[in-house]
Order: sequence, then structure tokens, then C-alpha cells
Amino acid sequence: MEERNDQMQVRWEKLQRWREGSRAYPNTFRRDAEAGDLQRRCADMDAAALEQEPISARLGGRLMTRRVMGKASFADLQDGSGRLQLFLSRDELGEGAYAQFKELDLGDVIGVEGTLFRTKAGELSLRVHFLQLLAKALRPLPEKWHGLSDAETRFRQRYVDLIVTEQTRRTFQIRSATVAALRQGLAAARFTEVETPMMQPIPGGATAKPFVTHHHALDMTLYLRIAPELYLKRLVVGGVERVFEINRNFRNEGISTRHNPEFTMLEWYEAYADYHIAMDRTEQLIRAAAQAALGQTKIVYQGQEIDLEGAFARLSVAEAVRAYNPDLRAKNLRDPEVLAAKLQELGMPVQAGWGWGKRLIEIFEKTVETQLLQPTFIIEYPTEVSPLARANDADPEVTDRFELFIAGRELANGFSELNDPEDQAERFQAQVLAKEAGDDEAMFYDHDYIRALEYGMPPTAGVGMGIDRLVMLLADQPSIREVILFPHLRPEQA
RNA sequence: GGGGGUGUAGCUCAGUCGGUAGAGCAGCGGCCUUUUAAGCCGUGGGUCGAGGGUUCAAAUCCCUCCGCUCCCA
Repeated sequence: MEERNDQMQVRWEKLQRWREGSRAYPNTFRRDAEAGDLQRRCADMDAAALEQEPISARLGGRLMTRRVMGKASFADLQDGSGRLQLFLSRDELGEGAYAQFKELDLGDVIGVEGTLFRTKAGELSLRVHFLQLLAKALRPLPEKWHGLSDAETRFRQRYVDLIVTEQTRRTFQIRSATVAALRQGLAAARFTEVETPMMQPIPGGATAKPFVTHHHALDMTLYLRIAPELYLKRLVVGGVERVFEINRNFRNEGISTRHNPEFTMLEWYEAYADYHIAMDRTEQLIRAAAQAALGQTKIVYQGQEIDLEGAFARLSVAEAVRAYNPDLRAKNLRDPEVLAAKLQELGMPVQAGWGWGKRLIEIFEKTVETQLLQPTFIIEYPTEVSPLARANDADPEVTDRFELFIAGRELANGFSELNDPEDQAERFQAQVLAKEAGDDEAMFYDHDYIRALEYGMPPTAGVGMGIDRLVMLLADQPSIREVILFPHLRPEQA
């Protein structure tokens, strides 16, 4: 049991007096206004205007700062929409209520009623004539000026962070607006939103290490999903021709500024479309999200201006690798020996089983990815590293696939879907061999998915978009933990 | 896994060459009826992450461990 410090002790004693004096923690106060709304509504009203047409308001919120000047005081009340200054005077409030105000602590949740006016300095304020304590803050808030800077405390006690850090509130507003805009954009294009299993007997749709759990009644192993892909494509087989899901994926891998074990993905599938159409839609959705969340499509990420307005660049993996590795010749980009030499030079020796495709992608990830600051679609991914994508008609060693990079990070991955069940079965078989060779990220063979494809899946394009990374971009946040309300942390020491 | 940074009051942070542990905010007691990081006077609050070592003396130097954080793999 954590012991109370001196400040908590004082507050706790006040709580005991509150309990004795009246019904503590009442739920009878009702508000009829919010601070931010009043600020906007009165933005153009000067002192005289407010005097002529008095506006009264009942507000609930948290006492954030206080300036007591003997028989009159100012205070700042913060609610979910913003802040408003309160003015309280002994003469208007009465001796008892004013004394009660002075006994409040910073952080207390209160209800107030009063009339709006402007101070000499011109600040919109509420002249309070009624005041009620609604919930006691037994713990002191962080410092009013510097706020909370310890990252661990900010994530562990996100509620405190949200109280005192304006930027955190803003980030999660952007997140909400972003997701809403994506949902709305897809709904407007007549996509159907669905929910598919989070617990899967065969984790598919991506190459990643899954979390494993166990169902006791059925005595079976289940995996938390690493992607919804194979279920969504089953729905396309079933005739849900435009389908999407926004939900969590789980990957049992490292934690970093870009990775959280659970993260949010948008995936959508569109029948009778190809990856070019998917790229167009990706571009439109991101633009619409920026517009909705920020009101603009030219944004700044970590000091770098990024233009989401113009058409996104499109170039092939091979072109991109050559652009950043001028020593490589175009004709050599499928030569395993040349690629092996390059990898050696980069300090990444070739591993067993890597064909030219895997070798090229390793070079791409090492030398190109982080350079792609402006929105860029990279296309023509090697078939070897794209087990679910449709092979290109003219050049079956690459696929009709793209990944979108912005600010040096992958934001989306999409392709014309592989809907040939025999081809898909062969790709699964290759993954099984890779798994047997020791690649624990390789895919499982999913017989039911093959069976679904055997009923015939229309030609389809699909896209997966990382919502957390998109929000990082739009909210100008360097770490994924800044855009996840409760990021994964080690358990707190007892 | 490797490297860097960091851990001191509720919060944000100082702490020099090893010599009595500090400031601001917050708190507590006062003064103050237009402040807005309000101001003024007074005042309480510390397992200096943990353990060990060196020393007359350790927040400070050394060792081990733990946490957090950033970069790299």
C-alpha cells in the first residue's frame, strides 16, 4: 500500500470533512454549456455586448489554476472542450461558499453556475454565483507550467497526461477524426464494414510471429490474428464485393517507436478492381483524412514538409533501388550473385533460401525506405516476398503489388489479389517449406482458404493501412506510443 | 542483444573539487476585490532507484543489479 504524502493527507482530510458535511460525490449537478463552446460563441462579444445580453451558464470541470486575492479570486476551469476563467468574489458568492472555494484543491472536479463577462484584460470569464464540489482530487496534479514530462508516467497514467497535456488531447482528437474520415470515405464508396475473428485457428494474411493462446473447452490452440486478410477475402468470395474492417492486429515481436504488439489496421477489398485502383483510393483516403483531421493536406512531420495534395509518386522496387544505389546496373537486379555482393557490402550477409527477390527487398529496406519522405508508391514487388499477391501477367516474377511510403515509413500495402486457387496452394506450400526450414514468421497452409478460392473469387484488389502510423504522421508524433492511448508497458513494480 | 542518456521533494529540475541536500511550482499559515506562470511575508516536506565497496566523510568516485529513455541490430 502506497503511503500518503503530506499533500495527499491534507486532501484526504478534506474528503473526510466533505463526507461528514453533506452527500459526497453527488450526481445531481447538470451542466448546460462547455468552456470551449462558450469561448467560440462569445469570441466577437466585447464587455459591453456581454453586459447588454447577459449569458448565464452551468459548467462542470476541473479546477486547474487559482489566483486568490483576498476577497476575490480568479480560477481556470477545464472541461473536455477547453478552458474558461472563473471569477469568484466573497460579496457575490457569500461568505460560506467563498470559504468553500478557498478550501478546494487544484484538480478538484466542480460544478459552477454564473454569468459571462469580460475582465479589464479582455478575458472571457464566468462570474460565479453557485459552486459545488463534485469529485475530490486526492492526488496533486503535475506542475502547472511544465506539466508532465516523464514519458513512462505519461503512458502509464494516461489519465493524468490527458488532464495536463494539451498536445495529448489533440493527438487523440486527430486519431478519432482520422478513423472517422476513413470510415466515412469507405462508406461513401459503398463499402460494408465487418468484423472478422481476432482469435484464429490458423493465423494468416501476413508473415509475422503470432501470439498463441488456448481454448480450454475445445482444447485447441488459437492464435491472435496477425491480419484479417484471409477472412475478408472469404467474404469477397461470398459476394461482399466491397468490404472493410478497422481493428486490432497482434504481432509477437519487438517493441519500438514504430511497433506496438497490438496495433490498428484498416483493410479493404474491392472486387473487379486492380492495384492501380487501390492506389488511387489509398491516396484519396489519406488526403481526406488529413483534411478532416487537420483541415489541410500540406503537413509538417518532424520539421519536414510533406505534400499530400499532389499525386503520389509511383516507381518500381527496381527503379527505387537503382535510384539510391547508382553502382547497381538495371540488368543485374535479378542476379543473385550481384545482389549477394551488395548485401555483403551493406553488412547483411545472405541467408539460406533467399532468392533474388528477397535479396533485392533487403537492399531496398536498407538503402531506400527511410529516404522516401514524400508520398511514394513502390510497385512491382518480387513474387518471392508476396505470397498473397497476384503475379504480373507480363512478368510473373513480380506481383501487382504496392507499398506506400511517407516520411520514410511504410503506411500501406496493397495488391491485386491472388485468386487462382492452384497458384495460391503452391505459394502456401512454399511457405510451409520455409517454416520447416526455420522461418517462424512463414505462413501456415490454410486449406479452408484454398477451398473458398475454389468457389471462385472475383478479380479483387485489397489494401492494408496502418492506422497508428497514419496518425503519427498527421499528429506529427515521432513514436507509436504517442498515438496509442495505453501502449504496452512492462508491469509496474509492486 | 550492442551502445548512449537518465533516475534527487507531489511535479519540473539544479547540486561545482567528495565536506550540513537546494530552487520554482504545488502544500501549509498569513496579507491582498481584475488576476491570468498573479504578487508579498512566513513555513513543513527527502530511503538522492537498490545493494555493495573506497574514504575521516559519498547524491557525487568504483562495482553489481533494477527501472526508464533514445539510437543501432
